[in-house]
Amino acid sequence: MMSWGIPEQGWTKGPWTHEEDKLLSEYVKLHGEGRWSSVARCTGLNRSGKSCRLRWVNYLRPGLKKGQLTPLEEGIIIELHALLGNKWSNIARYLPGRTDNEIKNYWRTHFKKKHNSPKKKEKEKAPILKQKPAPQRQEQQPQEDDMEMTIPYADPSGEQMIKAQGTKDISSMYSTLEDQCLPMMSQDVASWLDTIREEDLYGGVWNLEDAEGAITGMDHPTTGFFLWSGFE
DNA sequence: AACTAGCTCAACCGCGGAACT
DNA sequence: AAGTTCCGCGGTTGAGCTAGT
Repeated sequence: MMSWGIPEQGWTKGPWTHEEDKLLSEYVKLHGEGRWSSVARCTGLNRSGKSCRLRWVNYLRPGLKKGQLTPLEEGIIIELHALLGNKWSNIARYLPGRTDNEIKNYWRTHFKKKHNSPKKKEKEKAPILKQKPAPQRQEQQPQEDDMEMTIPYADPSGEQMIKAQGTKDISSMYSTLEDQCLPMMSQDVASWLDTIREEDLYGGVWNLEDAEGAITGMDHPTTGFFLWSGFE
């Protein structure tokens, strides 16, 4: 099989260098997103189109948030996962600045651990808010952990969402049953999160293991939503 | 201080579907 | 209509880091 663009030749793999990042960024600046298979030809980068796209989407794209997920975002992820399942890209659309990869990783590390030892559970009581000592990520935009959430979740009109996402997905946004639930759900999340104090988040309501059980036990996304949103 | 286990996240892989010829 | 190419997605892997012993 081909790997986007040029037949299987020795594509460079592994971590990207600053130089490669620069080349890719310049390419996108000039040509816009898309046409990934042309990147190698146009820039001399010895990377597959796939790899370029991934690098851009997950790392170089402007507007990416590079900090710890906020409790609100976590709540949204949980809700949306209950609704949509492992549709990470769909979930990511409701979290501007977050990538599907990031959300997927986050879910796996924080919510997908099952049958943890009691010892582990102890550790996990506080894991989410525990501020990491900013690991040596290649710095991007300034850390935005404390920035105001600009996601449109509490916006009843949904207009901000449209602005944030552009027009691409709007046409289908509310075309399914689960989508019809989302606006309602979003207000719900915002409002009940307001009422939950942090200690409650990780001690009681936000018992993530229970949450997982609840979620995985759901047969229908819509049903799941109502079950899930039932705690208040 | 050294070793080990666990965690995080960037990147790769394979597949399916859309777009194009 | 059929074949090919391109793109995007979800799943998985592995290197690097951190915390615990």
